[in-house]
This record gives sequence, C-alpha cells and structure tokens, in this order.
Amino acid sequence: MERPELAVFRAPVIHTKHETPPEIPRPIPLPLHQPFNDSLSLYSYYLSQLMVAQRAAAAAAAVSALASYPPTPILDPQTAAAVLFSHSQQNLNILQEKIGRHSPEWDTVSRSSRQRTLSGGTENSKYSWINYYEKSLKSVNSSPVYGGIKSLVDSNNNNSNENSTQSTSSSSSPSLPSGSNSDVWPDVKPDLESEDPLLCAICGDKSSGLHYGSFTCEGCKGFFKRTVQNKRVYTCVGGNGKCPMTKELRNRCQFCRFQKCLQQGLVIQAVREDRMPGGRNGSAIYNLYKYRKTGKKVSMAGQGSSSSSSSTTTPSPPQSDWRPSGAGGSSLVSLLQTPSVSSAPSMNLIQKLVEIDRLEDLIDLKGLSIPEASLEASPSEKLGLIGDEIVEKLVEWTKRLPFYGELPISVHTQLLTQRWAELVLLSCCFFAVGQNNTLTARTTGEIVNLDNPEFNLRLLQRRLSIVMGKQISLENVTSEAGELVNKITSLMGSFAKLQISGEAYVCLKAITLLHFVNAENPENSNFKKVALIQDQFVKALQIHLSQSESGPRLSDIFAWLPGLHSTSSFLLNSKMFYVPFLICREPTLHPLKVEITQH
DNA sequence: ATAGCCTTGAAA
DNA sequence: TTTCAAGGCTAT
Ligand SMILES: [Zn+2]
Ligand SMILES: [Zn+2]
Repeated sequence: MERPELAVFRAPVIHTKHETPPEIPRPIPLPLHQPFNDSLSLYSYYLSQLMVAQRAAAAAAAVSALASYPPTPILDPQTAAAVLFSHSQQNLNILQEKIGRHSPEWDTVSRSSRQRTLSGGTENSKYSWINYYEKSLKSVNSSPVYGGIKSLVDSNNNNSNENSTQSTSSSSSPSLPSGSNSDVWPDVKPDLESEDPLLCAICGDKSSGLHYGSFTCEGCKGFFKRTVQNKRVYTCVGGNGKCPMTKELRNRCQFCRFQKCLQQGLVIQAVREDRMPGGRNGSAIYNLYKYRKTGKKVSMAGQGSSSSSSSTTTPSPPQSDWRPSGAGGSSLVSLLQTPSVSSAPSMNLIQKLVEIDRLEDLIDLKGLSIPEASLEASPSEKLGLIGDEIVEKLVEWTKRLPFYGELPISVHTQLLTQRWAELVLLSCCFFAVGQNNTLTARTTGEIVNLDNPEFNLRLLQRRLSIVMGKQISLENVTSEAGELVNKITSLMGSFAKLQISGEAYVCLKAITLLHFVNAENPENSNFKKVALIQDQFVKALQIHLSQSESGPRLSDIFAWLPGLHSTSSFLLNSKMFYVPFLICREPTLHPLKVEITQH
C-alpha cells in the first residue's frame, strides 16, 4: 500500500512579522539575545578557575573534531531540496500564518485533563510534568531574573528613553495602588517569614499547612497545583521577574508567583500525575521536602548540587542587595545582574537552553493526544498535524534561543531547513531514553523496550493503527518502515549508551542546529558567525562534561553524530516523519520508579 | 482562574 | 483510629 499523502510535511519558515500582543500594553524590551559576550568571559573565567590549559586544548580538539564531522551534506542536494522545498513553497502562507500568531497555549492547554482520567483512557491518563519543570528549580536558584521570554519574539530593543517615566507602565495597570512605583520595588526581604509555619511562604497569607513541601495558603497551594497539572508557562508581567508577592498582589503576576513557589521549595513531583487523592506520598518525594513531617526544617547537608551551595535555601540570596537605581534599561540590568558569585558560571548559557527547552520541549507532543484531539480529521491529515506541530515547536524553540537576534531570519530558516530532521531525531532519542538514561522501563505495569526493533515495530503498528483509525498489518508496517525503525532503534540504543545529561542534551541540540552547511558561499560572514556561535556551545558543553567524572566524553558524543546524520537522511528519504514520534515513549512515569528504587 | 471548604486514604 | 496532605468541588 502506498500512501504518498502521508508525507505531508512543511519545511520550517520563520516569519518576520512584528506582532504586538494586544494583551500586553507595554512592550517589554527583553534583551534576551545579547548575553552572548558574557558567556565567553564566563567561559574563560571558568577555565581559569579550573586552571586547565589542558581542558582548553581538549575543547579546541573537540571543535576541530566537530568541524570535520560531516564534511558533506547528508543528503544529495536534489533529494533534500525536493523534500524540503516542495511543500514549503506552497504551504508557506499557511505556515506563516500559523506561526505568526503569538500562540498562547492557554486555550489549548486548559483542556480539562480530568476527563481523561475519568474516561479510563489508561494509556494516556498519565504523563509526567516533571520533564517540564524539573530543571527550573536549578535555574531559578542561579538566575532568578527574567521572565517575559515569550515576548521577546521579534522585539527590537529600542531605546526606551522616551517613555522613561514609569507613568507609562503604571497607566497599563490602573488598579495599582497609585503610589509611585519608583520605590515600591519589592525590596525583597529574604525568607524571614518563610520559616513561619503560620504564614504562606509565597504570599504571606495565612498558611493552611504544609503543601507540596512548604507552608502555603490555600490559594498558593491551588495555584501551584493548577500550574503543574496543566503544565502552564507564564510570562512576567513586570518583565524583570521581581514582582512583589503579597496576598493582595499575588494574582498580578503568575510567573513570579510560580517562581517564588519554586524558590520556596514547593516540589513539583508532589503534584500527583494520577490525581489520586488522599493517602501519603512516598519517601522519594518526601525527601525532596524542605520540611519534615514534624515541621522542622530538614538539614540541607546532602541536598542539591555537590559543587557549592548555589544559594539554594540560604536565607539571604544575593538578589536582596540589588536595586533598580536609574530608570535605564532595567530589564537589561536585571539580566546582567546575574548571581554575583555564581559557583558555576558556565551554567548560565546552558541553563538558558534548559529553560527554553522546558518551554518548548519538542518531545512533549503529548504522546498520542493528537489523534484524539482531532477525531474528525482524516488519517493523513492527522499525520500531517504531527508534522505541523513539530515545525511549530521547532520554530518557537529557535526564536527563543539566546542567539536568535544575532542572525538574520534567512539564516535561521536555512539552519532549520537543513537540520530539522536531526533535531527531531535527537529530541526523540533523548525522550526515549528518559530520565533514567535507559531504554527499558516499567510504565504502569507495561514493559517498555525501546531498544528492541521488534517491539518498536509493534508499537508503531499499534499506534499507527490508532491514528489511522483502522488496523494496519504488521507486515505492511514492517515492509514500509522496517528499516527506518531499525535505524532509529539502533540510534536510540547508541544514544542511551552515552548517558547524556539534560544539560548536555540541550547543548547538543543547539550545536546540531548550528551546523551550517553552506556550499555555495563558504566565505559568507553569516557562515562564520554561525560557526562562532556554535563554538560557544561546544565550549559550554565541554565545560559541562568536565564537571562530572563519570559522564560521557565530548568525543563520544561527537562520534554519535554521524549516526544521527545518516538516520535523519534516511528519515528524510522515507518521508515518514511521524515514525520517530510514534515510537517515542510516552511522557510518563518516574515518581513511581524512583520510589521503587528507594525501597 | 482563584481560593475556601470538602473528601480521600495510606501512613503513623 | 487519627493524621494531614493530596485532590475535588464550586461560588466568585
Ligand atoms: Zn500564598
Ligand atoms: Zn513578575
């Protein structure tokens, strides 16, 4: 059976349109794309700290290794062009329109997940939100600043000297307590009050007990639960991540409220995936709590990162002595005002990536929610939807990268066009491997064996049948996609052996995207610029890897890349772009697994 | 969407 | 059995 229509896919295009979100009256100039020079200085600082010329040499070697990595395009240009551009031309308008809207997810996200539980959809009923927020704990600690990522899309940081008066901003929120906001600034007093079990650690309202790890009020408890359950992502209203949190003002900025929740030690894992009420949590979750059942604060001795305290629960984080001073580009100041003496400076760049990834994780395609979301769509349309969603995610991801503003749109488009399949595969590999860095796991009673080609084939057959709404024989699947599945399986297998960390993964993603192949014009300045930026990430990755003894070596990771290339090439040729996603493990489990391990 | 009050249910 | 921290419900 041939199904040419299944190959529906659209090449990524980045639009240039300036969109002004109507709901945000005051454009927030967030200079997200410039902290680039500081990563370099941080890098050198880090090197000097580690006093390793040796490492520098290693990094250099790694760079050259990468340079030679696939010297030639993966695909013969003709095929590539055919695959990538045939659709892009005709669908360009649709795509642009699609990506053009500011796509706030609230609408779609707010679909009640409750029905899913009740309807007994056993397979989809669970999904882990830990993947979403897990890393934000770390990032919150080290870089408490910045929200408003969402608004950076195409904002040119124009000098806002003219509207310097805060009246502009206050006009946007008339309900503000008319007092001048000039010195209303939070003046964040640390958590003196957070020790008080009678007060909410987030907003200071009356606490109703220990919730998710800290003493909070009912409001903050519910807010945290809703946020995590619905996987919501917020944007700071003030643009600087420093909105005051009081009982009266806590609803003004959800971003800052959630951020404070994390700062105060609310544990995301404590929000149950299965929504089972009552009972008690296991020790795995309890161990993450800041307070013990007795109400005593748990000693932070063995907690957190091994290297340095990173000011986690230290009573007085360094942010307290910061003040906005002049009216200038406050957001820029806040960004540059990173932790004065951060223990791991190199993490800044990586953590930015991690943060971005949290927002736009490619993999979180909600497993098989697509078919049920569009029951009325025709089968081939459904598969096309997967492609659309992939492209959308990729474009969004690109837009949020720290260097997005450094390169012209055309370059981004080229990069995505060249690399999207690799990015997709890389993401799928990472997701398939999961948190435990293994391809086998026990979901809710079900054994998952993603390293077994046969298993994957059957998985593909089953899920494809669901999507298509009719039975598809295993023979058909095998004959059409067998080899592709084999390749993807082995790619996943080799990836699992790398035991790669989440941080390394996001770096690798950036490095992959930035692998610019420009045959026609090697002297292009953009070409060099891309290489330069890529170099930053290679270095960051190198630094990250050097931090752990047991982790993979850079050379190991780069040795894996050719496999990624060949597989993506095969994927492009097969045109069955949806296959990796149908093979992927569903986003699930882990609290369970952790608990099992502990017992 | 929020938050006060209610129901649950495994651990203590 | 009692606790008490999860989730649920629902008027705002
Ligand atoms: Zn509160
Ligand atoms: Zn805020």
